[in-house]
Amino acid sequence: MDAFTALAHPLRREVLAMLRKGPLTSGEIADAFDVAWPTMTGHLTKLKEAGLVTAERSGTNILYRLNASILEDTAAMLLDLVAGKKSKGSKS
Amino acid sequence: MDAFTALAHPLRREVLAMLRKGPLTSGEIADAFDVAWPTMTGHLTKLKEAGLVTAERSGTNILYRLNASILEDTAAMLLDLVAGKKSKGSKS
DNA sequence: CTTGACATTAGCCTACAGGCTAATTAGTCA
DNA sequence: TGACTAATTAGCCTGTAGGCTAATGTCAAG
Repeated sequence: MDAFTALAHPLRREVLAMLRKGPLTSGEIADAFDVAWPTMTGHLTKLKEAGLVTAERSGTNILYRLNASILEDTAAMLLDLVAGKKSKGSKS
Repeated sequence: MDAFTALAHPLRREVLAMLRKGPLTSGEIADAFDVAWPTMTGHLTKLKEAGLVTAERSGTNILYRLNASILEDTAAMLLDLVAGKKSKGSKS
C-alpha cells in the first residue's frame, strides 16, 4: 500500500498524529480508538507497508514509531503538483 | 470525498499534474488516459467534490481548473503530522 | 511446560471504489 | 426543429477496503 492510500483513512492519520509524541505499543494505540484490536492491527500493518511507521519488539509489546521522512516526502509530492517542480524522490 | 481520499488514486494525481499547466476540458483529459470517458467523468467529479478542481462551462466544453490552495492545505496537514504543530489552515 | 497477557492471522461479511456500456442531458449550428 | 458533438448519469459487475469474532502465535513468569 502506497503512502497516499494509507493516508486516505482518517483513523490512520489520527494514529500518525498520536505517534508524533513518541513510539507507542499496539495496545496503547488500539485502546485510544473505538475499534477492535485486530482492526487496529490491520491499519498498523498498512501504515507499515506504506513505510509511514516502523515496528519493533520490546518484550511482550511491540513499539510502533513514526517515520517522518516518508511523510515529508509525500507532502513534497503534493507541493510538486502545485508548483510544477520536476524534482522527485531525491531525499535524505 | 475528502482531499486525501481523492489523492489516493494515481490517475487522479496525474490529472492534477496535467492541470498544473492550465485548465483543460473533460475531453482533453479523458483523451490523455486509457480510460473510457464516463470513467474519467467519475474521477473528475471526485476531484471536484474534494475541492481540488473547479469546473466551468465554456460553450460545449467544460473547463476543469486546478485549485491549488486545497493542495497546499493538504500538504500542510501532512507536515503538521510530522512537525507536531497544532496550527491548522495556515495559508500563504 | 503451562499459564496469562499482548498482538497477529484466518475467515467471513458488507459496503463502496472503480471500471465498462448504453442511455440521457446540454449546447451549437444548419 | 433536427442533427451533431460534448459530457454526464444510470445501471451493472468485480475486486478490495474495512469491520467483526474466533483461533493462533509470541513472549515473560512461574
